[in-house]
Amino acid sequence: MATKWLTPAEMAAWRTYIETSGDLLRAIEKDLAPFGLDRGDYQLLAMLSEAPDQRLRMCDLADSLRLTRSGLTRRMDGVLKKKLVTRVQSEEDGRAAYASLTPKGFDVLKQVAPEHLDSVRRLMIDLLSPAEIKAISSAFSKISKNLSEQQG
Amino acid sequence: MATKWLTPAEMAAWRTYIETSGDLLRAIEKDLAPFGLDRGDYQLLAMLSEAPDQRLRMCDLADSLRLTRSGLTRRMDGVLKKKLVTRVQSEEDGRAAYASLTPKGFDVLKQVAPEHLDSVRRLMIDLLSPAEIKAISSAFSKISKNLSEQQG
DNA sequence: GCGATATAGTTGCGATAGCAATCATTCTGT
DNA sequence: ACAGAATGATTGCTATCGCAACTATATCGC
Repeated sequence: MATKWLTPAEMAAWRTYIETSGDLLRAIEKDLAPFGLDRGDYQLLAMLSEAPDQRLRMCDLADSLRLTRSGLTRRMDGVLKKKLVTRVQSEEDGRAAYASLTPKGFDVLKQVAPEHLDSVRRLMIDLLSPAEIKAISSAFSKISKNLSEQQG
Repeated sequence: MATKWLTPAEMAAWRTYIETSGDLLRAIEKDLAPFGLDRGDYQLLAMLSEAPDQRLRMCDLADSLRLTRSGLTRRMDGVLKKKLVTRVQSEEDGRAAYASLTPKGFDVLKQVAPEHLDSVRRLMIDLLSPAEIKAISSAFSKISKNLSEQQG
């Protein structure tokens, strides 16, 4: 099978996307650093804050954060030490544990979230036209859908 | 200052983008694994293959790959061990060293590149309309331009 | 009921990569 | 020409995270 190369327009899209994404994430992470959080911590707190009772089973949380179980165990170490989250043994299932947002964790998130959103605005969203935002939305939805169909 | 929240459309774009990007990179990396390369190795080889004489000074290569100097030193260990790249001391500058693509490195890249491009096509490019591709191109160009203006 | 299997979570180990410190070489100002 | 600053690269240390192995609990088949 002959290789089907990318057209210049496709190549340009791919390269800018892939190179810029890393830079963008690093910049956003840098804005979080003064609060003593990294992106992983922030996402963990954000995920818990949106969950019923602000708590989630470890395994569900791991899946949402795209971490392995062991990755989450380690990440929990950090936010546990900072008292932003507590670990609660499940009553119904002796194997399971919950990660539960503490009041302090909620306060920190309330303080950090506006700054984080501002980063996202300043570094990405406010630079784009509504059409570009819509295109990114639909493009990545398609990509996501395709990925989940592929590998379950 | 009141927090300016994201509109639902903006939030959707941000979330799909950020979540899907990680998944996409992991999927692409997975396709590279059978060749014994990870994305960092591939990008290193690709960068060298496009350089004059297929070699680059370590510091320039580090910048292109968005690695720190130390990060590149460590990454070089891997590709050096696989004999895909050699290390050449600079004659003009006693401090500097070049990373130079070996014939074997070039062969490996020639073999892997079509597969990699196919991954990119299959997992991203071929799923998108020309308009979406153009929008991604222009959007991330703007983001990139903004980032380089911000922090030099 | 009980053995086999599945699921939840943790731990040891290895790989990646950043920061700060270090060393060598080159450049700059006077 | 030479002291001091800048630049190129490496190393020690640390943090994150995945994989495989392990423990403990729960569920399923019979």
